[in-house]
Amino acid sequence: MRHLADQIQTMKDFGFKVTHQRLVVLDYLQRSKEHPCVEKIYNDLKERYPTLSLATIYNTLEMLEKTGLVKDIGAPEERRRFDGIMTEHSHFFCTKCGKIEDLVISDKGHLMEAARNNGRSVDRLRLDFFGLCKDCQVEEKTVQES
Amino acid sequence: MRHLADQIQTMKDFGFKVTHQRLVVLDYLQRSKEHPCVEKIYNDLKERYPTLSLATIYNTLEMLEKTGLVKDIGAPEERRRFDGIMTEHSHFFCTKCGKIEDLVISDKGHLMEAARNNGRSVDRLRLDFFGLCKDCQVEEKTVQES
DNA sequence: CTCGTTGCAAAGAGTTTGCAGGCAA
DNA sequence: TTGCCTGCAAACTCTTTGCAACGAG
Repeated sequence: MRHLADQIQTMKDFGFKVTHQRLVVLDYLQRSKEHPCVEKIYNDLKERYPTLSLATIYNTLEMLEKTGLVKDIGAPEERRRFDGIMTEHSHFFCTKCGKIEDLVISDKGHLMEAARNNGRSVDRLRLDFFGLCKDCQVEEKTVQES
Repeated sequence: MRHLADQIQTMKDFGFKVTHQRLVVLDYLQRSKEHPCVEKIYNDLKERYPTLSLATIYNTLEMLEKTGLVKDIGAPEERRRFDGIMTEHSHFFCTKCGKIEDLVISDKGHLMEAARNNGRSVDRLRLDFFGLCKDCQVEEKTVQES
């Protein structure tokens, strides 16, 4: 666990101002163990800080994500997408051009197994990769060299 | 690849009617390799089937998902959720009670490695598990026994 | 003092719903 | 023929934006 001073410094390093609201949201998320949604964060904090606005929660979350102090889990980077190919495969998302490529990863058994303890049953696994696809990777290198 | 007759039978087995629109959307998704979003499906099909409505695309996708003929990828089951704990971990989503549990999975290196070919660079991986948590698992068993 | 940030309300994007007419079984 | 399904438009939910006032640096 990092200290408050570090977190404040991180915000400053990114050029963000350190406001009361931002510290409140950050503190809330670091104490919470239930991976709250925006509405929950808003409602819970609203009790103690009645003037806090929903837009500020959104702004703050975006800022906290950019500084790496908070993570957005399970949410898509974009809108819903559909796949009509039902053979088992994972997906690779190019973070630059947005392309989605299919990827066959074998040997997922041990992952399932690792999750299957504490009385849990696991029947599905989502394995997504993010990075640069071949084309964007090449482009990136070209830009660096020039 | 399954045959059309099988797919039609699947729809019937689930008690759904086999309509022209449903077959058109299914065929489109099975031919597409780009994991299209709803809007893309709609726009592409609209050219050939001008009376097709957006609501029908949504209805059809929901129905196709239920029958397992099509998959919704990368999209969350629900709204965005946030995590203020930044130590490396994966998530387990209970499909019954909605709870999200943290899960530490070691040895993800070989997964990254497996994706890193064809000139791709991979800098992030999302590994989510879905199933029943301990509590819901116990409850399930109790119901079966009674 | 300055400019990034807040709070509020209104707008936007994506998705869902209500309903009358249409069509698969 | 029957009831599920379609198309259309309106409603809804979640998120973003515009703007005047505020406050951190």
